[in-house]
Amino acid sequence: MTHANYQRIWDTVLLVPAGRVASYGQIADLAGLPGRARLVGRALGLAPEDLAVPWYRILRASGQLAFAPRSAEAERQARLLDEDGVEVVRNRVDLQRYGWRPDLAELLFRLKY
DNA sequence: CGACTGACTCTCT
DNA sequence: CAGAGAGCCAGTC
Repeated sequence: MTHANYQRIWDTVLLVPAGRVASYGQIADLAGLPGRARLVGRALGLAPEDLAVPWYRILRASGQLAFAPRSAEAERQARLLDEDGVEVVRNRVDLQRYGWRPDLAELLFRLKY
């Protein structure tokens, strides 16, 4: 069911720690939905406010923000990342430096599929 | 059911 | 490193 997939995506994004970022595809993989990066983007847009899903910590695989440079959304995302201590330069984040590399044991512990 | 549209990604130039 | 093309897949009309 699609809603169940959204829930898994939200749960997975909730695992991304402040100060780190992950790609749509990476989240899809971790959520058990390989190849559905686009679904992650949709799920983030529909995420209930009260879940407090850190949507802004998710970017494209290239490190680029998914929103157009200088758009209101991109500016907002950049500000939130900045508050996390993540540097955004020219609408892009250095994945080598801020990319999230989750520990397998931690994932298995927090994610109960 | 077919066509179109993305908060995507990979490959090739 | 930017851009084009193709593959991808759920939603919408």
